[in-house]
Amino acid sequence: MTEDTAKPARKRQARGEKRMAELLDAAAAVFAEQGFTRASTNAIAARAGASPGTLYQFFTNKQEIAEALMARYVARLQEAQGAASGPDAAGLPLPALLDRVVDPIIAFDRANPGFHALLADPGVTEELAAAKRPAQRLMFDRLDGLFAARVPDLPDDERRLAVEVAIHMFRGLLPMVIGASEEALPKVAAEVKRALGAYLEPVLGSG
Amino acid sequence: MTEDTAKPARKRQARGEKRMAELLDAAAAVFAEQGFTRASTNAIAARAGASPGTLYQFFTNKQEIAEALMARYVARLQEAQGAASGPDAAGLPLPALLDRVVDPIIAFDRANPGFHALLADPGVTEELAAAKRPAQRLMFDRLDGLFAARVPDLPDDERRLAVEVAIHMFRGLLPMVIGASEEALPKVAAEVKRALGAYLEPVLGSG
DNA sequence: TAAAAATACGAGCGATGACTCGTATTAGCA
DNA sequence: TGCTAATACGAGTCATCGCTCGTATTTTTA
Repeated sequence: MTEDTAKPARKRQARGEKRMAELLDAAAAVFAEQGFTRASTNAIAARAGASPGTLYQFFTNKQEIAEALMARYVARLQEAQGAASGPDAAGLPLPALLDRVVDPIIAFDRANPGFHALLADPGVTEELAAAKRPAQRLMFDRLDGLFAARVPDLPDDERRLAVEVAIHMFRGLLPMVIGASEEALPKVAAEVKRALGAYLEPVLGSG
Repeated sequence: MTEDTAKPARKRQARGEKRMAELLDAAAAVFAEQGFTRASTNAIAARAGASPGTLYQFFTNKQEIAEALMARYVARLQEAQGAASGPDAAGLPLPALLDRVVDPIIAFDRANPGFHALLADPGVTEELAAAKRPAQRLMFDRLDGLFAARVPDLPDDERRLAVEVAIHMFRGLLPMVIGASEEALPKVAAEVKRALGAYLEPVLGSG
């Protein structure tokens, strides 16, 4: 089971892997600037210093570029989050917990503007929506696990509602976070945490 | 000064006004389904039962359709809000104030799905951004005025930050609100108000 | 009622963009 | 060193879309 769906098992050289990474970097930049729909595949190729033909040697269509980019984001995000999730996380005081969870995500979103651009894009195509799903699942599951460990007696539906609301709150505040200057960031970040904390405290408890 | 920018003062018949309204209705529907960029002007015309030529008799380009639609939304929103803003609003207990402010906007956003679709669209063109601005100003100014009346001693920058955060929180939660079924809505709406209230209480006071 | 103006149509123009294909170059492998 | 496959190119194809324009119909106006 090395291949999931009948692909002719093209052998990729180191050169090819590097090209793919360059193309994804370019795609991230162009998506961030133009959004998925307005971004042209030719522009992505050009930004990577490649020709359209080369781009389509690695990705079968525009959609797949977004999927691959999202997959890379998910992997990186998982890594960034993993570093911040010790086993003690559930027992922390709420403000400390928020620091642990929110700070890495803020850093990640500021370092990867294409991530939010892609997530926020109202691309209605079913496939683009599918590409986003793993990223959304990752964030949801992580928060849900954390909440479940912290307040095991909370009914599932209440916990899930709180998780969803917290995620949507954060996503709504992300433009402020991304747009903030380096100097303004601490104040904005603190306000984001205050908002999340104020909402979550009755659910999670302050301890 | 009945005309702002040298337009040849075309006389509009009642038939024309009606057509424009139909075209805007169609545009709202198509924008809501496809987003601004993917929506085609031919599709808008067709949805309104008109030809492309007819559409362009009333709007000089696609951009202007979005502007006109936004202007109509702003007018309607102002009306919906105006009905809910008595002079006593600033003195209300916070939960009651939230009811007064949030419920009409929720109703409006659910009744006009094109509004949020257009606002949330990451259309990078300067003109589309300009079209959104009045709507954003309307919401900001209204909240800001309310807050200023309620806590006059709060420094301007703190008040503005709270306004901006509250608006972004709400916008982030809007997809949940819009997507909720009729039965699920009260619970979601209550949670939205609880989130806003928890964040705003330290700023505005509970009374 | 006749002229003028507003409304209506829809085929089609020009531009753009996703994607292809014939061909050239480079790297792995026997 | 030859042979195969991966990488690279970019002009070109085809479909879509914003928008126009010649023309026909309906309403207002004089």
